[in-house]
Amino acid sequence: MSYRPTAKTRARQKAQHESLLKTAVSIVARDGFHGLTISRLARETGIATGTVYKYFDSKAHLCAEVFKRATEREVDMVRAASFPEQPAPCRQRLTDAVTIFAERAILGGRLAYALIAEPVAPAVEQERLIYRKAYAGIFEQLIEEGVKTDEFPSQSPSVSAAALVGILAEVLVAPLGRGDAATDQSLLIGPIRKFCLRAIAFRETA
Amino acid sequence: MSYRPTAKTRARQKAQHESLLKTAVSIVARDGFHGLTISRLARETGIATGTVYKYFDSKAHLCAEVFKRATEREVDMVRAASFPEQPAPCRQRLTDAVTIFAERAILGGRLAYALIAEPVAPAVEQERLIYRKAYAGIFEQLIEEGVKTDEFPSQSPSVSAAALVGILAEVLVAPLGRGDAATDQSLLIGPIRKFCLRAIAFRETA
DNA sequence: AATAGATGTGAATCATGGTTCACTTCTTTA
DNA sequence: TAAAGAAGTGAACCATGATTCACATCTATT
Repeated sequence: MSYRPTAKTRARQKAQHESLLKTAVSIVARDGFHGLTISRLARETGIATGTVYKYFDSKAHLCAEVFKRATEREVDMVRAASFPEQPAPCRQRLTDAVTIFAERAILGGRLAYALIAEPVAPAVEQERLIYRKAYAGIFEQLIEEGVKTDEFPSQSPSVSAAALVGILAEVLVAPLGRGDAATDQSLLIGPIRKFCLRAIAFRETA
Repeated sequence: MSYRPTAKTRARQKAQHESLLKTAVSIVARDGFHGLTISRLARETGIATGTVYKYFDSKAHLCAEVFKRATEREVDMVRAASFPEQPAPCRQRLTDAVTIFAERAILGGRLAYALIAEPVAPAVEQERLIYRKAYAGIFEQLIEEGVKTDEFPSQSPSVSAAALVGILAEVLVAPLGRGDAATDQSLLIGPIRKFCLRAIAFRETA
């Protein structure tokens, strides 16, 4: 035996992996998953096509990692807003969570569209579902708590949570994929927030 | 000159076109747009691959017609529920529209999923947007009326309408694409209806 | 029946893009 | 520095599925 991967070697490996992932995310942010091809990724990273496969088993795996990388932070932010250190009423937390999601989606622009609404291959769609469920899970927990403490009216937390995800995706992100992105997205935040609040926190006026 | 297409000929032409479309819809209902390939369509219709192109310029055109065919009736039903012959309060009409959509989506099953949520090629997605907008347009008009007559609280009709579409798509149809279709969908109708009603028709309790 | 215009055929062609592989070029160890 | 194990290369290979095309067959006219 005469060769052992050493710390330095493994560091380079990791760095390359990282570099590829970074480039991949940047491609997706520019042209969506549609624009992410192995050869382009290789080209932009400055390596050969085949080399990519030394770092990722398949395109599906690559896409999964890209998705994870780009979405995890978002989910964390929404979770943090939903369950803050400082205790706060559910209503406030719901508002904050929706706002955070919206602001970050608008900031994300093309990338947000790619992650949430762009038509993608079934394999990538599978990844997307994981994160939709993550969002839904957070909302569900929050709504459940609100119902329990009687801050929110009786409702099905799972349905309401899924509905929230649908609202945010359709109202905020889907338009990015169309021509009508002319509208200033930030103008949508207020109305969406109100809509969600009505839907989840309002009781019928007597 | 010695040949003119005659009535009989044109009828056959139309019939064949129709037959292809019908088969295509049935394929989509079984296996989604993913399952719709030209060769399979030809096979199931009992003609040669190339012949399909005598009736449809391209797969994109075919998909567009399939989409149109399958969706138009749905949109009409929702429109009819939203703007019935008999005058009715907006609130009732909203409830009816949501219910109709939900019931039909559940009935449609796999087809509804294909039309609303299945990942598809960008060309098909384009078609989908048209019909999403059709739904949104109907809802928007209804909500606008409700706000004007003060049946609904002040809100942005366009945002609320898009939100409705998002809710219905995510809560009702998206699950069809996952394994969790085990749940009886019809149990969702009640909660969704309530959710939508709260979101659009409720006022804050004093 | 002869002819022109359609329609039907299905194997061959294209296009796209992921994946492989024989080979070269490092890295590390003895 | 020789040998072994990685990593890098990029052209070739494959898979999928839409599209074409040269040819055969059918339909309506004269």
